[in-house]
Parts: sequence; structure tokens; C-alpha cells
Amino acid sequence: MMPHFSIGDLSKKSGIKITTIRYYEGIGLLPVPERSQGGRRIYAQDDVRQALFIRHARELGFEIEDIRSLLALLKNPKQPCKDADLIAQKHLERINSHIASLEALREELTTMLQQCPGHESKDCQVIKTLADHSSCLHDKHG
Amino acid sequence: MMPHFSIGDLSKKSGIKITTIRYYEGIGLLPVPERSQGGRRIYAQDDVRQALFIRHARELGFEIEDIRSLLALLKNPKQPCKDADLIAQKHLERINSHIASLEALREELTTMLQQCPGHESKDCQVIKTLADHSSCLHDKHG
DNA sequence: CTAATATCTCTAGTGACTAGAGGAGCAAGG
DNA sequence: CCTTGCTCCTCTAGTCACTAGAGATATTAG
Repeated sequence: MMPHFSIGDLSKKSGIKITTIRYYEGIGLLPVPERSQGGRRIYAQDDVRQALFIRHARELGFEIEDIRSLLALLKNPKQPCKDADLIAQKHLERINSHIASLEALREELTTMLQQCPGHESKDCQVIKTLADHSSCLHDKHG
Repeated sequence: MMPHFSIGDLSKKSGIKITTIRYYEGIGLLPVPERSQGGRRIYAQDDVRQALFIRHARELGFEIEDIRSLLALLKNPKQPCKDADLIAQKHLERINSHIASLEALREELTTMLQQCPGHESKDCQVIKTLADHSSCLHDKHG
């Protein structure tokens, strides 16, 4: 007899909220589970594993579409590994450029705050910097 | 005679897309402008300044509600500067923690990719790491 | 006068959920 | 057997900050 779990069990085991589990089912990221006589979802051990996989990937910032691809690779063990590597590599690049732009923002915000001596907002460096883009440290933040 | 600008002019001068300008008007971030006889928006120099302020703040990652507060401070020069500093300070903290978690992700992704020797996805370290959360470098990514 | 371009309003879509309404299943205690 | 309280059900709508598109009108250049 295989163990089976309610949606609440799956939620606790995977750390994914119940509403989110239903949402994932709706978009096809989690399988459509069996139902009890009363119409409630019944999950198996495999579903717990898949939910954990998804949660971990989301925590790592992978997008849903990436996860869809990674799940396909997980289920087809003969698929070339480089497909997964490519997804991870692209994601790493996104993260790297995201970090770079956030660091630029941090620098500018820090400068703004350090230079701010005033008591009234008319002297405020934060306001001034925002109002006058030409005094900005960087050309591009985004 | 004050200079006046069409929405297209404002868009070019501010770097904000036309549709976004209308959206900002809708949510009260930009003022409701005068209209020409034919019903087109007419902007003044002040609006250009305000649009630039908004764009710069958005580039720095401030949320719309933050910008609303900062605009209020800009327009009331007697307001205490620390109100603006507080907003910027909070934002800086958000950015710092965002950077920290992205760096954790980067580390884990890098490790995953470096350890990946395989040819088939069943040996893929990327897939394996995602499937087995316990082998994860960090407790928390988020 | 015509053709091209700019602008208008309005609706709906994006991603990844989240919140809430209103109803039904289910287990335990009295 | 009945009630209480929890879990679960579906469905709709809201979040944020836009973006895209349809279909209509205004303005401008030639």
C-alpha cells in the first residue's frame, strides 16, 4: 500500500502553500492527482519529490518555464545533460547581471545618503539627486 | 508663452514610454494635464521635471508608493529631510538583502555547474541538486 | 486633399502567485 | 446522531508595474 497525502500534507512536506499547489496543478507544473470519494486531492510520494524539486528551483530563482524544462529532463534520464546546464548557465548570467545592477544602485543610494546633511527636504541630497539626473553617478541602472 | 509638449515629446524627454505615462497619470503619479481642442494631452516644463524624477527613482528601484512619498517631499521643501532619508535607507536595506540572497544563489549555481561532469541528465549535477534539497549548500535562498 | 503619423480610450494580458467568498467533506467529542 | 471546527473544494478577483492591441480620431506634411 503506497502512502498517500492530502494537499495539506503535501504543502507541509514541500513548503509550498496550498493555493500555490493548486495553481501549479492548473499550469501543469504538478500533475493532476487522484481524488478521494469526497473530491479531495490525493498525492503520492513521487508528487512530494516533484514538489520539492519545484520549490528548490523556485528558491534558486528559476522561472516556471525553466522548471518545466528541468522537470522534463528529470523524467527523461537519457536526455543530454547540457540541456540542463544551458538553462542553469543562462540563469546564472541573469543573476550576475542582476547583482551588478543592484550593486550600482547600492553605490548610488549610499552616496546619496552620505552626502545628505540637511534638515529640510529642500536641502536633501536624496531628493536632489533624484530631481537632477545629470548628477547621477551612473548612466544606466537598469 | 510657456513651452508645452505633447505626450510623445514628454516620452522622449523623460525616457518613459507613452503608455506608461498614461498609466502614471491614471494612478496619480503624474498630474492630469491640460488638453488641446482635439483632446490631446499638453504638458508643461514642470511635468518634464517630474517625469524625469520618477524615471530616475524607478531606475534606482524605488517602488511607486515610495516615489509618491518622495514627490510629496519634493513639493513641500519644508518637510524634514529625514523622511526622504528613511525611504532611501529602507530601500538600501532591501537592495542589500536582495544582493546577499542573489550571491548565495550564484554560489550554488556555480557549484552545480562546476560539478556537472555527465553526458546524460541522469548524471547531471544540476538536476541532482534540485531533486535533493539536502545536498544544497544553503538552508535559505529566499 | 490625402496619406502618414500621433494620439485617444478601453480592455486584457504578463508572472507568479495571493486573498476571499461561499460551500462541502470529515473526524472527534458529547 | 449531532454539532463543532478544521480542512478542503471551486471560482473570481486582486497584486505590481506595466505592456500590447483594437478601433477610432486628430494633426501634420506634402
